[in-house]
Amino acid sequence: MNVERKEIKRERILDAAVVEIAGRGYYRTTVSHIARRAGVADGTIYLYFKSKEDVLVSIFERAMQRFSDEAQRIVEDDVAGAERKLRRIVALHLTLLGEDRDLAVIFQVEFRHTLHVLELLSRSRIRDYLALIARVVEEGKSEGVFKTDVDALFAAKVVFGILDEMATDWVLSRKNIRLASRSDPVSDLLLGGLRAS
Amino acid sequence: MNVERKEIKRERILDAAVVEIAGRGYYRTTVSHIARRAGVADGTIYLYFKSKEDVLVSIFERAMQRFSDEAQRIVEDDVAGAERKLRRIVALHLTLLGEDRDLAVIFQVEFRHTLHVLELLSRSRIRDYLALIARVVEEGKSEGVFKTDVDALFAAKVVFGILDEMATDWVLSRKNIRLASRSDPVSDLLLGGLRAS
Amino acid sequence: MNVERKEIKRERILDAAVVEIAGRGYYRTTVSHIARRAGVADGTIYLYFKSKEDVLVSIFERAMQRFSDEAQRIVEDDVAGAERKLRRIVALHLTLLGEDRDLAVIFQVEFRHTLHVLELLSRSRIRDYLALIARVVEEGKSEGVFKTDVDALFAAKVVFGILDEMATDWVLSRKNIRLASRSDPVSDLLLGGLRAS
Amino acid sequence: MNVERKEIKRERILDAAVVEIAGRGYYRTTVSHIARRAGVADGTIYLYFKSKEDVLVSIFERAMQRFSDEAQRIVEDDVAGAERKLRRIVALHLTLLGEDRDLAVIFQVEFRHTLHVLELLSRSRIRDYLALIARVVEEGKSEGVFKTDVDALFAAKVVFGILDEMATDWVLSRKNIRLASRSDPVSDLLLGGLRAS
DNA sequence: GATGAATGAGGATTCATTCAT
DNA sequence: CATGAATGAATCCTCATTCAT
Repeated sequence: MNVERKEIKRERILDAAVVEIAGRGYYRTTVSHIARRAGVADGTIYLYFKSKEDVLVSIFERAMQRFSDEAQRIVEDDVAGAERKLRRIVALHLTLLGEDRDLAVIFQVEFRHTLHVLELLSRSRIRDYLALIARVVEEGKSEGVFKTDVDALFAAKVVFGILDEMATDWVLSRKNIRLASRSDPVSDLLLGGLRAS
Repeated sequence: MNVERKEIKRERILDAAVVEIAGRGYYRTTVSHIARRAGVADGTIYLYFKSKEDVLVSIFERAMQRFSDEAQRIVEDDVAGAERKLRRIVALHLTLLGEDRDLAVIFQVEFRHTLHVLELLSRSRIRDYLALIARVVEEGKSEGVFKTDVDALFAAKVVFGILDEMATDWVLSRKNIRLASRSDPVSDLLLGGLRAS
Repeated sequence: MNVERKEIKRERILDAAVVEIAGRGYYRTTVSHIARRAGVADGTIYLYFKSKEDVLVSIFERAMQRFSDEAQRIVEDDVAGAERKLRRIVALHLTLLGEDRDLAVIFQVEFRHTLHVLELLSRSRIRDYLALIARVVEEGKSEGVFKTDVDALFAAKVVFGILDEMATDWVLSRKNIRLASRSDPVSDLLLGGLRAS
Repeated sequence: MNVERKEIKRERILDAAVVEIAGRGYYRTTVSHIARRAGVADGTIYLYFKSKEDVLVSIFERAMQRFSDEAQRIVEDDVAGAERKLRRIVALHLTLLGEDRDLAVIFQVEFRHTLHVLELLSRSRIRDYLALIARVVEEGKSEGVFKTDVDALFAAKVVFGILDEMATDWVLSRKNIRLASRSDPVSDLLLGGLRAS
């Protein structure tokens, strides 16, 4: 089978897994559930992933790739200042998650649990993401727009924490607001706390 | 059997469950694991809890009770102003979790998943907690020390989000700092964002 | 405790067991169920019976005792002829079972199963009962009112089979007729088949 | 997998279950027992039946199918008269059960109990069978060979009761006679009681 | 490559029975 | 005598994974 077709089927399985796991939780989702939704046989899953757990990790990797790629681009934008970059990262985070509720559920609910099972491996990906945000904070400090007595990584965690709570809150509430609509209030509050007086 | 002795044994089982679940995750922890650590027979667990899930819920209830009682006391303190109350809540949150790493693991990692399984029921307890924080923010607005254009519940979620991320970060990192040491930086940042200019 | 009080409590436990087992089946009935209904502690059951199985056997023994005592009296009645005796046995059987539906359920449904478990032990009691009926048939043959070419034990089994089916039918149907009302039709049919032409 | 092969394996499991349950009783028979005898893994049972109980029900259904098919054929035979049909049904009943002692044990002993568990559902199958017999009695009344003052359904129950008791007696006795050898005496007696004088 | 039937280890839960009080 | 808390063996069922077709 050619590589491209293989890739398409792999994606199909991951998409199916996202829906199933979001709806039922990782442990309650069986390999059969995923296979059925993906339209393949149970055994086929094992031609693309080495275990059920590997499917979950792959969901995480794929999503983080998108996050990181976009965030990277924002950070590397020479023109924009730190404030603007931070606003864009906040918006990116809330927009990407807000566009795919199932994925958001998995990120905000399932991974918490599963990261544990996976021996916290994937936390390193988040560390990269945090580092990216920290870099922006550092830039802000250099530019003189952010307070200099704030530790950049600490600030990054604060940013991430707020974004994360917003996402969790959105996922767990049934209200039909757009997650991205929280971008500005969040950014305002954050910049209020970070801005040099 | 004496009611008190029963209560003691119930506590013993809960304590054992906290350790086991923190170490292995809810799904990987068997009832036998819990029973063995508690020093009772498997069947005994079922004299005190109606299912494995009920054990987990009970851990949550017990811990939330402590949180709420303390937070309530802080909020109802007439003398202190909103700023001081907020600082004390932040400190309380980080101190209580920081004192029992196993419990913190369960709160930050396991419950995320389990709330899902439990049909997000327990989220209501958190809503109460959020309401308590929001009340303090409201007070601050009345006192004129907090910005008046900030929605109190929104601000409460921000507070909770930061605390939660701090706790998660602490739980997942292996560094040996005290969680409570984050209290002041967190409070400073929060108050910076909330303070009326 | 005096012997009489002991006997009363033993009866109370058996009565409770009859109700519970009739309602739920032997295997679905727990020792706790029986104890609760009898108003005693679980452990107390074991002061009166050596096992759960022993409770069931005792129900059987107690009931068979009543059956046999009454049937014995009928058979030994010198005055009545075989026809009359047979009619009275038929009536006795259907009346006793018809008076206590719970007991009837156990006899017609539970014992079938349990006799198996008990290694068919109790069948010997039924053999005694069959022998009693056979004796009446034999008498009828001597008196010249019954056919002489019918094997008495065979006829007794026929009688028992019909009575048994009537009882099972009554137990399993929800109709509210009295079981004893079947006595005459059954006797008529039986005597029709047995009577010397 | 080929439908036919599936059917064969299903039959194999049922056959194994008949032997095990006849020998030990339903409740004492574990799924593992059945699986081992059928030469499959425990889990395989659940690919063919949805529960242990379903296995038992399926034994009943399969056997009743055979009974009904044969009895139907007899009843619909235009040529034979009612007397002859009744004799043939009696013979059929005793022959089929007499050919497979294990199946007979389950019918005479286990189902009594299980019907209870199954909420007496299957009794409806027996009702169909009784109706079939009643139809023959009715025919006999029309033909003028049976008494007209006998209720047909009542008579059918008598027939069934006798057959049932014969079967139970045969199952519970260890004597090595053929069950079918009882056909003629039973038929003679029955017809003696039913025949118009 | 794809299938899906088969596997069998694993785990939550029940309940008859015991025994310290 | 009576209690009822504690025990732990026993069992049904699930489901990730394999492998013959």
